[in-house]
Amino acid sequence: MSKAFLLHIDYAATKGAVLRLVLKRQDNGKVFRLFDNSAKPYFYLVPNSDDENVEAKVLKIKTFYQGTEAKPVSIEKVKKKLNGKEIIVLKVICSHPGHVPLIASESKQFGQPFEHQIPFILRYLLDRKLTPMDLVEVKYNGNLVESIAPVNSVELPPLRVLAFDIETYNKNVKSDPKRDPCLMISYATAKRSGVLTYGKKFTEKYVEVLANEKKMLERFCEIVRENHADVIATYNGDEFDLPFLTERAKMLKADFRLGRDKALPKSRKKGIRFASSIGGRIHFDAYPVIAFLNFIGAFKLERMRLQDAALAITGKNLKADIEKKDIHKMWDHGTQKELDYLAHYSINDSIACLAIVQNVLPLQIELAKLTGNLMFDSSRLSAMPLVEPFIMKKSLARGELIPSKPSYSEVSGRDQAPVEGAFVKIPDPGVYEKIAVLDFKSLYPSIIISHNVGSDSYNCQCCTQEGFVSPQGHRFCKKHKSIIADTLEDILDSRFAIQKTMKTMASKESEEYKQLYARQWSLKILANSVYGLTLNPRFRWYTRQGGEATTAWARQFIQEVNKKSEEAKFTVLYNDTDSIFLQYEHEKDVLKFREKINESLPARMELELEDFYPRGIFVAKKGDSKGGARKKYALINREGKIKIRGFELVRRDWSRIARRTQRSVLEILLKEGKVDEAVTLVRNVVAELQSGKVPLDDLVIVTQLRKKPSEYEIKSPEVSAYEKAIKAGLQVPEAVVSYVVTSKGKTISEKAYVREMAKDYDANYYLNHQILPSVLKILSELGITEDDLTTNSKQHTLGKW
DNA sequence: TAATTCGCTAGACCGA
DNA sequence: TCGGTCTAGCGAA
Repeated sequence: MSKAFLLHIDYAATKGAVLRLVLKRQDNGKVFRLFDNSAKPYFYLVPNSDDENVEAKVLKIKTFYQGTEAKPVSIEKVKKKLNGKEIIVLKVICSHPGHVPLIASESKQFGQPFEHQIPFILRYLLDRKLTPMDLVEVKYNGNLVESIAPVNSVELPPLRVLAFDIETYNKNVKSDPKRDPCLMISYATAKRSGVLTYGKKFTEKYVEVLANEKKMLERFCEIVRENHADVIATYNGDEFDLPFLTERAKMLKADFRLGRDKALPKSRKKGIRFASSIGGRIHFDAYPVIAFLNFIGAFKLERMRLQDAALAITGKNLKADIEKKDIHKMWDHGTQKELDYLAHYSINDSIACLAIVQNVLPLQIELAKLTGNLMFDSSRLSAMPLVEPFIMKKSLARGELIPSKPSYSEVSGRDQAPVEGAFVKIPDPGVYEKIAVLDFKSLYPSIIISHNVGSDSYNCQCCTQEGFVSPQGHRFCKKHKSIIADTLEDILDSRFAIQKTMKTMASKESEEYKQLYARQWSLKILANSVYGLTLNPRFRWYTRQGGEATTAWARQFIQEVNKKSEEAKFTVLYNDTDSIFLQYEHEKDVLKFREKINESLPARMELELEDFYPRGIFVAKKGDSKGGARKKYALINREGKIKIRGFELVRRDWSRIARRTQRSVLEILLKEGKVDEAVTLVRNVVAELQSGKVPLDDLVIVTQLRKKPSEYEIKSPEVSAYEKAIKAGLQVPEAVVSYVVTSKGKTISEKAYVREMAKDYDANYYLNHQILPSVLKILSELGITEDDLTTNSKQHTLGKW
């Protein structure tokens, strides 16, 4: 009997229903592996009511799985709930996980199968109430599990992380393991870091020079073993580093046992990407995690390269200036200094990767624990598969059958037309003082909870008279909590509890605080994804009416608050979805108003005060001097902190000089209110631009190509710049193009060249298309015209204010 | 690629 | 050369 963290589970399909568990002892941190053959794969069958002899008939089902016979082993009768009613269902037990979907499909003639598409590992975790990354109490004999039970602890497993990165020979456009060797492998752990290479001399001590590439690969495995790595961290190792090394190892016949078993790393398609796994260790690819966090707005990256991510997350700039495409030149005939620099560059990448992973690992562990996914999956999954196990746990606890995945025809039959979205009140452009911003806390989740929205509560039989009725007339049950509402309530409850604890903590730097922060973040991610899923036709708990009702209630609540604000003599400046911008006289009036509103709201809903802002700017929509732009404003709070939304300066597809100038203008106006100072600043920028002395790096425009370059109907500047670069034989990555508008050519597309090819810039373009439009948007609210900025005319004062 | 929808904007394209 | 229309990318919620 011992207590251990459950790090990972996998199973070899060839061996049938035998699971392999990777565990880490709580007392001494030793990792060991056990097998569990006690779990039997199964599914449920709700028999057709008119058929009396279903059991016998089902037992006679025979089908084939990979050429061998597959039939049910036995049948048990169990009680389950379906649509709120308790019924007797058949639990059809099979001998191999692969048989389950086949036998379930055959059984359709006798009834309706349930829970036949649940992956075996998930089935095992759900039935034994086990949580990956959590503590378990396990009893075993030899390497066979006798019993295993959850302990449910807040303790996180202390994982030993080893990050690595490789450099490959790349004379051709892209390295191909069939042709190009791996030149270097660098690695980093909390205690040591180094570089492995071969056949060349290096000055630095951290470089270990092996006899050849094969020896380098084998030495790398040794290092992984010596460090007892639980987690192997990479940046895009899923699709590059691991498949590359594995292929090289096969070709060189190297002993490349990177894992804790004898198998080579495996690569298989997971959704749209490849995922590479290493036996007995967790391969943690930071790239999809960073991409996900960037997507949900945890931070904002212009580019998603390793060094950009490291800078954003750790604040440390580990950038080594090296052109990736020059690596083969440095290797073939670089000077000693260049070779040393290559090693330095490589080790930097491993160190950066380690730093990133150490930073995001707590969040990923928490996410895995919370949702019940293995961390290997939780770090790679999109919202739906991430959330599903979490709701399944709830279903199981309630004794309900889990709805099946919708079939292809069900999916295509579901309404995909857009649901009417949020309410937006357009602001009148201008500068305002004394703005209070209020917003609904977790608006959509709280509406779902307080109105019991859900697929299983919609149009119930029990409360035809007294259900929750949405503005458009959709009715939801008042007696039985929907599974979605139930789940969301759990999520919000634990999030608020964590936030409460965090407020009592003194140090925001402590490990404990960081862990709590990660937990509440993962809860937020989950809560926010549920509303979107209810409208996803592939979701098991899809409810079109639920989605429609949720946004309709949201619109109703916010307009109600607007009405009450006007009654209380506030001016409503702007609304978007869940926020209300009020103009006030006294702060205490706003606080009192908020309290009154909260008294009138359903228990779960709450209006929060975001902040008071002494001054703020809304700008006009282009070509419409009266209507203000949505999602575009700037505010300054009492501490002088500026909050900016939607302006060009937050967009990466604008040049740095335009963004910087716009930011300065906003800052001067919001902080000091001095229009003439802002005008002077712009004039200086204009003069500098016209002198031709602005560094090209400040003029770069970054745009992503979301399609293959050949698939574009319109040749935009970025596509044009990309094509010219390719024609010139330059190696530029397809995904993100950085270009400068030069003086060469007529149209903007013709003038656009990638940064590496640009020799000068078109001052007129940057003046008329970047600087002036971005600052005039703001300054024209204050009576400034284009002429004021480009010629020396009269000074402006703040008279208007 | 990610959840989903909407709005904003730039620049190309196209016909007069 | 113009103005309208269309394609496309980005950000906010």
